[in-house]
Amino acid sequence: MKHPVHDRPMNFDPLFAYIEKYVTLSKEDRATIATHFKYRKYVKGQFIVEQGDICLYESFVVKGCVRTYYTDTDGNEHVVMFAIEDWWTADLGSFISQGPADYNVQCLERTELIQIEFPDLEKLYHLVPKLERFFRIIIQKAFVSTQKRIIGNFSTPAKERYVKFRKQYPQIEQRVPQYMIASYLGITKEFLSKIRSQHT
Amino acid sequence: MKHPVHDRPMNFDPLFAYIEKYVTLSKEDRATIATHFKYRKYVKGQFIVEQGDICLYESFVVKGCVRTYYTDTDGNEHVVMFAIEDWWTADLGSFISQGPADYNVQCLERTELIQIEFPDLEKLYHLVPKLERFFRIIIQKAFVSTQKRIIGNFSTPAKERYVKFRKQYPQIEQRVPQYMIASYLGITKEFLSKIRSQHT
DNA sequence: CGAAAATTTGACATGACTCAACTGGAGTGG
DNA sequence: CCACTCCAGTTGAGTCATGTCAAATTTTCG
Repeated sequence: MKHPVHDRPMNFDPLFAYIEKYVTLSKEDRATIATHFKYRKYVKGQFIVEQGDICLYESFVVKGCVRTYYTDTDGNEHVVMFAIEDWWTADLGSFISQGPADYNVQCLERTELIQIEFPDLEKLYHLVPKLERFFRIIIQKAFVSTQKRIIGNFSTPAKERYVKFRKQYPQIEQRVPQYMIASYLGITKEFLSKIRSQHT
Repeated sequence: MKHPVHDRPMNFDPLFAYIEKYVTLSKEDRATIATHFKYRKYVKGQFIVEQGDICLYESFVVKGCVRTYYTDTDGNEHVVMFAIEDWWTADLGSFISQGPADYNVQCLERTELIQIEFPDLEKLYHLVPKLERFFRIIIQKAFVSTQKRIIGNFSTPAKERYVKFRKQYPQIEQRVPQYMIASYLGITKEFLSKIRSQHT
């Protein structure tokens, strides 16, 4: 890269701002939180978790783009979710059980994350109990939207799902390759290409 | 019915037992919880929530069987989930936002529930903060399994999904009509019938 | 500039859907 | 106890959405 990118400061403000959308934090709360999370940068293509490993971190995306995907026994990849700025990502099942991960979590761009390890999160829940509330609320929301996705997939043809995706996540659509979007929508890259050619 | 069923006592023990799988409750905690939940019986076919209404309760199933489903603009029903003994059910999106429900929640049998209203739950979180932790944990688990369902639906043909469902939820399979299982699996009742005739 | 990756295109295959007819219980009422 | 209806489930013919495979084209990026 010709023009070196100036590193943004490794501060936790984006995380605090996000949490404070749901619960209020005292100065001490913020200090405690800061000592339990770690700021970390990943290069494009780097994995945060790989299938079969234990998912060590729950990660808040400060900058960048991440995909979570599953490689089936035939070697086909299935994208479970994307995450961009202000989203959380992890293989949550692996993280909470500290067992082998079902998914790969990979950075699609140079990505900066604020991460916490499982034991540290448990300590933090003890020190700042309102974070139980915070995580309950955001996981409830995630659950609701995941449930809606199931229904949408069943009751909606692929073309409409694609149109809806573009409308709902325009930033994601522009940052990730189409074959990953196809995978997220549950269709082949060839079929998505045909859908796109049909109109617009 | 010839032999009248003796009503089971309306006690909260099943709820306490369930909660204590995740957090420990003091005698006072249990008393506080009991004053905020209500025990209620529904007849077969009765609705707990209907699409467009506000979902008033989060419900713990003591006895019975419930389905959550969505009726689309063409009038087709899509089953989102079932709930039997020891499961929770609600239109969670509607409950947490106190906005109009996307789903119908209907009892498929005579069903006994332990229910809480949204304002009472908020009060209860305040009085028994460890319930924040409890609900966080069970919603995390629900989220993880919902996410797995998305992937399973995409990467698995209908026949295998059906076999997996039978293995995973044998009690449910025997209690609900097949057309609802078909809907849950995202296929038509006719196609499920053909799958079933193909083998076994 | 050249190679690898992503996307497009076309021919053909198939899983799953639609619609309509038929079967077989489970009430219900005469 | 029979006749009737209703609902769930089955079966078959024809169709459509989407998949597979293989080749051509375009884009990306070292």
